[in-house]
Amino acid sequence: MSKVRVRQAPSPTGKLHIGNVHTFLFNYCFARSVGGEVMLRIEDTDQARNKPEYVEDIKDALTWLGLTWDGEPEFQSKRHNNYSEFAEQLLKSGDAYQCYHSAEELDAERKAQEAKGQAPRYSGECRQLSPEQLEKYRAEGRKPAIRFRMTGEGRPKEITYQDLVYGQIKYDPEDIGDFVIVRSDNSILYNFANVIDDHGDHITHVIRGQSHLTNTPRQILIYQALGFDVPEFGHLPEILNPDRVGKLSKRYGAAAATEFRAKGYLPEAIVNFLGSLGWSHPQGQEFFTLGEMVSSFSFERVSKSPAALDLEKLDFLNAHYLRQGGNQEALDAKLAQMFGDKAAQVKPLLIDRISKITDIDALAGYLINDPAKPKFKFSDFNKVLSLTALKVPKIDPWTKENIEKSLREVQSKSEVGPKDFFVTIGQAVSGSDIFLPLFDSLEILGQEETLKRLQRS
RNA sequence: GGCCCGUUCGUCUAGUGGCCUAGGACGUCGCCCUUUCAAGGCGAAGAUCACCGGUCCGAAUCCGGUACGGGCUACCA
Repeated sequence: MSKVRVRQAPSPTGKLHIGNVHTFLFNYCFARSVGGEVMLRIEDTDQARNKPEYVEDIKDALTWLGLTWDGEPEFQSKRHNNYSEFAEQLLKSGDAYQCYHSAEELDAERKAQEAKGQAPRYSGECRQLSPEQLEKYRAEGRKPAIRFRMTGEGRPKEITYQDLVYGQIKYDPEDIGDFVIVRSDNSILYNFANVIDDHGDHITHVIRGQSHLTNTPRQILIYQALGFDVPEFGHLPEILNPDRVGKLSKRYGAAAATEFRAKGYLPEAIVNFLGSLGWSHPQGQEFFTLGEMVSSFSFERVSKSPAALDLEKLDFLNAHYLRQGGNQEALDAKLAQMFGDKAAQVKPLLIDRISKITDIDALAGYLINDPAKPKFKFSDFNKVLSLTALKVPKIDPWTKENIEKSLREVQSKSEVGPKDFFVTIGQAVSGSDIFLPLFDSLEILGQEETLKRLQRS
C-alpha cells in the first residue's frame, strides 16, 4: 500500500466546530500513528457563505490544538479538477447518463411513490430515451442533469466494504437508485466532487463522521467506474449535545474551537477530552497527551455509538492541565494584566481553585477591585472587625507570616472562635463567602487597603 | 415506507463466552485535612449490560426478533 494520507476538509462557512476538530483529531492520530500524512483541504466552493476570516479561524484553531497538517492548505476553489471531464468519461462509458426530468417532475414522482407506500426512488427512465423523446426534451429547452447508474451492466449485486470502525458493511444497489452527480447547471454534487478530490489528493483513508456512512457505497461505485483505487473508509461516531438530544449544536455553550480558547480552555484539555469521546486509551489512561494518543491509536478502540459532550468533564480536565502547568503563557499574561508585579504571588493561590483561566475574575477580582458588601455569617462581626482594625496599623512588617501571628493573638484573646473570627475578616475583605487564603490576601491587599475595607464594613 | 448504523451507572467509557456478585473516570454525597473555597486523601450511592427469545455446562459478550435513537433515501454537504 502507498503511504497513508488523510485529509480534513472543513468548509469556511463558520468557525471551526468542535465536532470537526474531533474528526480531525482522529484523522491526525491515525495518520501520525502509521507515519502518514495529513492534508488540509478547505472546501470553499460555497461562494455565498464563505468568508476568508473563517479560513483563518480554522488554521488558527488547528495550530493552537497542535493538529498540524503537511504542506500548504489546498483550496478547492483554486484548483481546477476537471470534474466535467470525469463526468464526460462516465457518460461515454455508460456509467452515467443524462436525465431530463425537472425537479418538479421528480418531486411529484417521489410523492406519488410515497403515497403508494413505495420507496421514493428515481425510475431510471432517462437511461434509455428514444430519439423522439430526446428531441422533445431538447425542443423544450431542458438542460440535463447527469445521473450515476447504480445497477445494470458492470454493477455488483451487492456493495460490500470493510469499514475501519464498523466492520463489514453491505448495501444493495437497488435500494439506492441512480443519483445525480452533476446538476443541470453543470455544478457538481458532493458525492462526485468528493471522490475526484480525494483521488486527486491521493487520499488513502477517508475518515469522517458516521453520517457519511451511507454515502460510501455510492462513492465506491464512482471510484470503480472511474478506474480509481478505492480508499479505505472509517466512520466516526457523532458527538451529541449534553442532553443527548441531537448532534452538537451552538445552543450548548461554545461550539467553536476558538471560542473554547477564549473561554480559557487549554489545548491539552480539549485534545484529551475529545480523544476520550469515542476512543479509549488501551491502558485505561484517563489523561493522555496528543502524542500519547498518536502512539496508542487504533481503530479497534474507536466506539461505534455516539457520545454526548460533558462540559463538566472538560472543566475537570482543564483544571488538571492548568495545575500540570499547561498553557502558562495565557495564564501568566492574564495574571500580569490583573495583578501586575504581584502576579507571581497570586498564582499559587489561584492555581488549585480554578478550572479555567476565565474563572480568575470571579475568584480573585476582590484583590484589585472594590468588594461587594459582605453578608456576615457571624452575628457579632463588629467586634471582630473593630478588634482587627485596631491591630492592623500596628503590624510591622506587613508580611503574611507576621499578619497571621498578630491576628491569631488578637483572636485568641477575643473569645471568638477562630473560624468565626477569620471567616468574618475574609468576608469583610473579599465581599464574598469564598476568598483566597486569608493572610496571603491581606498581604497582597496591603495594610492601608485592608484597614479601609475593615472599617467600611 | 425502504436501507444502513447504534443501544453497559446521570455522562464518558472498560469489557471480544467462564477472571463480571460488570471495572475506571467525571459528576453527586459523606469523612479526613482546613479560618472560607478549592486541591489532595479515603469512602459511598449509582447499571435487572434496551427488551424478548434462542445457542451453550456457562452470555454484557454469539444468533434471531422487537423497541427506541441516529443517518441516508435531494439537481444539500
